Formats: sequence, structure tokens, C-alpha cells
Amino acid sequence: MPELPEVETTKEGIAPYLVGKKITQVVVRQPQLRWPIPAEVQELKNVEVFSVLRRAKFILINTAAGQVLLHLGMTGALRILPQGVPPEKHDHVDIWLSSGKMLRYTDPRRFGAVLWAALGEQHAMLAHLGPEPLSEAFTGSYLHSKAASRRQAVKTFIMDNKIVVGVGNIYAQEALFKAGIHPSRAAGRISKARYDKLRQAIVEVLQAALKAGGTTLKDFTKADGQPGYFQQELAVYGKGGQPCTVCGAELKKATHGQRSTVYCGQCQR
DNA sequence: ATCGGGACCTGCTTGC
DNA sequence: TGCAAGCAGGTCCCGA
Repeated sequence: MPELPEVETTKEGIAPYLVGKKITQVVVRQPQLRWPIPAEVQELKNVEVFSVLRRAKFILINTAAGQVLLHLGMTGALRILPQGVPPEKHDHVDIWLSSGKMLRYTDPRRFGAVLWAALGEQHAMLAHLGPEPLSEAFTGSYLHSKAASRRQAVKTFIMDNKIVVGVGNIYAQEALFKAGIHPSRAAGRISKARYDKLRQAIVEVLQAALKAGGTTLKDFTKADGQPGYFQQELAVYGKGGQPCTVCGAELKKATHGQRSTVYCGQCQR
């Protein structure tokens, strides 16, 4: 489900229900996600939520006691529900709120995570992340300098969280198509001008998806249960074998870092 | 220092 | 119809 636009959409959707409320209890039915859910989270009681932020694909819930970090992995989702709605199979965690509602975490594959950082401390997981793609620190020059002498394919390069966060498999493919760059091209063999273009493409693709409320995939819905509307705008993702919308050539399929890639052999060099 | 591959886990689709 | 293989939004960790 979630790439950065989906995580941002989810964060925006849940924040109004959390900020200023207290967490009254945390109900954990399945503590074994990607990592075990820390005891500090499970024991939260009567703690006020100050803010809900996003860093990379983490949703950060800042409370009077410390920070809860939520990651949705591949298939995670968060919903606001009235307390007491019976859980279904993959509803692993409920965070009860003083408003009478609760935040429910659902994740069939359990690649997601619920983590904890003590007050004033930063979780190790956030320590070595690259810049946010929609921040001023993310520029073509930055990418160009980071790529120097790297032989790695540019697609896996831009999906590396240490380079830039929030670019997942869907938007990496879309951005490379938009920038006209072949996904297999070595990162270190791309000019600064082309990195300027790639940066621009990444920003545009993410912003368009954000505006549309996230990509609708099999099961992505916003916190209010409404689907996102970006899927119809995808140019290459999941479209191998179909004609390129620009030149009509048959879109090709490849694999990078064990993730599938679709691209146009004509438009992308 | 980089890199590619394996691992984690479930469910849906595809093909024999 | 049944069953196994293949594939899916993420990303840490390991060995070469």
C-alpha cells in the first residue's frame, strides 16, 4: 500500500483525531510485527498527544511520555473507529483515545512496525535517513554528487533511503519515465542536468499523487475509508506489455533489486 | 564503501 | 476444481 503520498495522506487523516487527546490504553493482539512492539508502547496510559508528524514513511506520534513510531510496511493501514468495533484477522493494535474513538493498525503481511523513542531521543531508525524529497535539501546537484562513481542502477539508487526517503517502487518507475532516464543506467553516469530533471520529476509525481490523495492499489484507503484517486494517472507502473503513452512502443519489464520495473525502451535512455 | 540477494509474512492471481 | 508457483506497496541485514 503505502508510499510517501499514502503515508502523508494517512497522517493527515488521523492527526485531527489524536492531537490534544489522551491515549487511554493500547490493545495489542499481535506484538510480532517486523519487530516486537516495545513494552513502553503497550503500557501507554493517560498520555497526551502533542503532535502527529511524518518523517520518511514513519508516522510519528509525539506524546508526553515519548514518541510512538508507526510504519505501514507494504500492507499496513490505519483507521479511526469507535472503540469496541470487533477486530478482524489482521487488526493487530488498537490505540484508544480519550475521545471515545481508537486508532486501529491493520497489516496482513506484518512488514510494518510500531516502535518507541524515549522523550528527547531519536530512534536509531531515523538517524541515517536522506532528505525529504519535498524539501529544499533535495536538489539535482545533491543527487549528482551522491551518485559520483556509483555503478548501481539509478532506480535502486533513488529508492535508497540514505539517498532520499519516500521514493518507493511505484513512484521511482513513474519519475524515471517522466525524466526519460533508463532505470538500469548506472547512477554515476548521469549528468547533473539530467539529475535536475529527475529531481523535478520525483517532486511532480509525488505532489500529483499527494493532491489525488494517494494511489489506489488493491486495498489502499484513506483514514476515512475513501480510496485515493491517483491510479488512473500512472504511466508505466504495472503496465508492462502495454503501449507507451508517449511513443506507442511496447513497455518493457525488468527487475532491479528484486523489484519489478516497467519502462519505455524508446523514451528512457 | 558498494553491491546484490535473502529474509521477514500473508493473500491474491495465474497456470498447469 | 485443486494446488503450486509467482508476485505484491518496504527495507534491514549479511556476505562478497
